[in-house]
Amino acid sequence: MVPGHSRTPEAQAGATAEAARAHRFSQARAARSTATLEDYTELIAELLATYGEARTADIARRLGVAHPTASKTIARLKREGLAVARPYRGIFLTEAGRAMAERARARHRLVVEVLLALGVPPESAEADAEGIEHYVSEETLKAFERFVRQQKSG
Amino acid sequence: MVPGHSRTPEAQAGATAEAARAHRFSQARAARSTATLEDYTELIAELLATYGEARTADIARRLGVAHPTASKTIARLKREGLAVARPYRGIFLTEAGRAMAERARARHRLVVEVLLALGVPPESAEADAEGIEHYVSEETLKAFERFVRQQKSG
DNA sequence: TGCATTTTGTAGCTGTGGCTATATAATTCG
DNA sequence: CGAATTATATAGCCACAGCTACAAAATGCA
Ligand SMILES: [Mn+2]
Ligand SMILES: [Mn+2]
Ligand SMILES: [Mn+2]
Ligand SMILES: [Mn+2]
Repeated sequence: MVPGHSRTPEAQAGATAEAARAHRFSQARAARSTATLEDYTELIAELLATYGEARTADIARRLGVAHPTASKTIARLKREGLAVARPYRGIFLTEAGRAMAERARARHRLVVEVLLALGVPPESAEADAEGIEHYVSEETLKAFERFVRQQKSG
Repeated sequence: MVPGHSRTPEAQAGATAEAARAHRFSQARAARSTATLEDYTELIAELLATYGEARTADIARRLGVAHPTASKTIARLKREGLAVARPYRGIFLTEAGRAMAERARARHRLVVEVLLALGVPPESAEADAEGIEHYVSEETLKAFERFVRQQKSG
């Protein structure tokens, strides 16, 4: 059998490392569960800033999903206190929604910048950032900022 | 209203950019849908290499999920031709499963390396890599390889 | 060998996030 | 103003991924 229930010192250490890894998987699952919300708030904020309104149909088209899919996710945004809807006037963000959008936007931009600085082709940088951004912790974000800043000065 | 159906040249360009972004979101969704399979094959390969066997219960414990959850995902692995089970003898990978595991492992290691090279604290690097790895394209992988190689030489 | 333990499987629930088809409501324009 | 268009909502389907509770089967040791 595989370690996990014995009591030797080595097995103890193994169990600790194992729990640490399980915790990393849990964290990644938690991040995955908010990824959609981040993409929506980020996009809605952008539409509001650019056009003054964010309609469900536009959101759906830009995300490349059918409008009932967007509609259902927007229902989740409302339920979680991130957005409100004014019927036939579009979607608006709450304070919490704007905060999430702002963090998402900053993260997204920085991830693209770092990828570009690492020599990733622009198309790939844009594409990969769309997924990567949701898994970047505060510490990693800080390191990215330092790297980009230093890159520019050097 | 927001652009999307008019016919002016600017609207045309806008529609193209919009479709490109929708495509990026689609790609990220596709990557998300294989993330779980990559984690499982990677872990199973590691357990097989280390202990000679990969039992459902061990997989579940290491991922931090309940065993029925692991059981169901392993059923998906089998259905998709990535793994086979020998009852009460554990899970084994097919050729396709080993290929996926190998790519996942290489990607995972390289993402951690790059994060460390960028000055991300080890704990965060390990944690964030668990999510980031699934969204790194071939082109980005190549850029990461060049960066790490150059980093070591310089 | 037989029984306790371990391992696996299954049933049934939830939430998320996709889809199509259909219905309804609001807006806009002739 | 009324009709066509556009926008939104809803119903009902699917797959994935999580959970608990319970059942059954295999293993392995006393
Ligand atoms: Mn984004
Ligand atoms: Mn994204
Ligand atoms: Mn991994
Ligand atoms: Mn992972």
